[in-house]
Amino acid sequence: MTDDDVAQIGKALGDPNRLAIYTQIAQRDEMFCGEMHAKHEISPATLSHHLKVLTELGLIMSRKEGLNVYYRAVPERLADYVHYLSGIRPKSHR
Amino acid sequence: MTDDDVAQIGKALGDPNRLAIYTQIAQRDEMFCGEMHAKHEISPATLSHHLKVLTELGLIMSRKEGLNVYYRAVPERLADYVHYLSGIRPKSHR
DNA sequence: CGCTTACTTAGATGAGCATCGAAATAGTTG
DNA sequence: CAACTATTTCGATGCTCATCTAAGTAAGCG
Repeated sequence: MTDDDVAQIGKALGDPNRLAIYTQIAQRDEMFCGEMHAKHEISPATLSHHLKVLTELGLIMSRKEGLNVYYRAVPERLADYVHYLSGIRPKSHR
Repeated sequence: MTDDDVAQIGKALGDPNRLAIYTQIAQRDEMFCGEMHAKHEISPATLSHHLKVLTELGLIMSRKEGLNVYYRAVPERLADYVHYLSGIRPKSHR
């Protein structure tokens, strides 16, 4: 994971709505747009946009089934981010 | 640490320059603006702005001595952020 | 095939913010 | 105090991006 990935993920999780969306997905096995839309006061377009950002950064994955698109978190990706940040510390403390 | 804090810290570390600045500070015991300015191609004004943001979020602290302002990281704050993110996971996996 | 549902894409708008140059503040030194 | 240095604040600018409405795509259904 590069510095750039880290910055991009930080920015992605730096939007309150996107953080809430990610959290919601991560706390369940799977979730589809309709469910999320019910819980956030944002338009379907905006929701779709946030999901796209999270997907492109590898934080979530999607699967289409019928009319619904199901999303699930990719916890390893968040773990990598967390791991990178945890590694930022004085050399004397390593 | 609230959701809001998390989002704000994410956003703060979501800027590549600010992440680099934070990393540089965190990897040393102390650092003053002049040193940082030498390593980043940004104006003193911009550097000062980033340092202010990081300070207001509790990620770094400063101490003035003579003409220089010395900065150091507050690792606990980053640890709290990391801890919050680590706690986002399916309930079945807790 | 038309109709409905679920989501995405396109295009536009407005707010936020990274950035800078220039002026201001504050500390140091002669 | 005057001149210099280090940093901050001010004001302006331009870019990024969250958001929306409206139009587009795609899947199920009668």
